Amino acid sequence: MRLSDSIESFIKTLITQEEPEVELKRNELAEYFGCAPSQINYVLATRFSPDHGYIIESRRGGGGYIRIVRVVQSGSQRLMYLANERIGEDISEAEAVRLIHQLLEQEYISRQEAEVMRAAVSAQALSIPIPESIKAAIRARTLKTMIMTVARQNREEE
Amino acid sequence: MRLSDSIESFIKTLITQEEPEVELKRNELAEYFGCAPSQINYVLATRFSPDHGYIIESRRGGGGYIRIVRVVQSGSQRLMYLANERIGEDISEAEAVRLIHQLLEQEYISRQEAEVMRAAVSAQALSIPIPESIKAAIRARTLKTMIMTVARQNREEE
DNA sequence: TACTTGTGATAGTCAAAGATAGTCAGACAG
DNA sequence: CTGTCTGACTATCTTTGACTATCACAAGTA
Repeated sequence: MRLSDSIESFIKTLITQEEPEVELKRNELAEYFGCAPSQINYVLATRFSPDHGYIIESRRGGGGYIRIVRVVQSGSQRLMYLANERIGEDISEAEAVRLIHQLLEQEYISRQEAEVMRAAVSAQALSIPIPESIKAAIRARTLKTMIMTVARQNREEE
Repeated sequence: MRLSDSIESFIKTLITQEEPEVELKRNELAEYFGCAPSQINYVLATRFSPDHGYIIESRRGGGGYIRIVRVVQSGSQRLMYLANERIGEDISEAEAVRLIHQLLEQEYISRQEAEVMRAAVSAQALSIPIPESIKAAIRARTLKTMIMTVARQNREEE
């Protein structure tokens, strides 16, 4: 398993329902995993960003720390916001997958919906010989349209 | 025997009834068969496509992998059949919508899934200036891939 | 006391290196 | 011709290390 994944898991075991935040020492954690301290920053940047539903606070100097807080949000409003903010005129498959994963983790969409969306933006779905730039544009519109559809459904239920 | 065939067989021996998916290292496999890594992609593209009943997931970078998932099985068989029979190299939006509607009525897919699929093949999702022939091809592949994914889900639940 | 400065302890940034996988055009074999 | 196969080039993800920024506290100074 990847180092980054191990660190991610480790941190997530520390964040529970009752205690949605942890405070860490960057150097200690790096020491524990036998890696460069900056590796911790990489993990935070790629797996605990605001888009992932986390907020990071930190302090340097003596007694410094890194605090990771899980934030909860809800509502189809947020869904539309994400769709418009995170998806521009085009989007790569990787980015799309990340976004879908986040929507799932934050329970804005169901696993089923996530799987279908993922399929729709997959390389397999677009495995025809056209420029990547066009594929990216199609992906963006398809994803937006799908997310908007789900948002609308949710709104009607709320 | 052709190299591609050997690789195909090899992978298929790794996929069993109990374990319908494998995770491979592209480079290792290429090394094992003494061929170019890109050969693996060729085999995947020509023998493990959605049409063949497989879904491919992969990841680059350190700790990267290629996962091959077999989808065909009992109850989802019918779904697969429909996907391959009713969807050719291309499909119109109207035809796609009809098919989705049928899948919903016959309870192969849920209302949620139907909505997302409809969104994915909608004119809005494909509202970029490319020939209708290409859109129809994209629609076909997207729809097939989505249906395959649902079939896989169903299988896992069975 | 109040302010300034120095020092050690942290955390942050960024670019480069390493590790994989993907794409595509063209050579090749049957 | 059609389907295989390869290699060069590209894209993506991870890991590290050198350099930078910030902070707490102690010591020095007026």
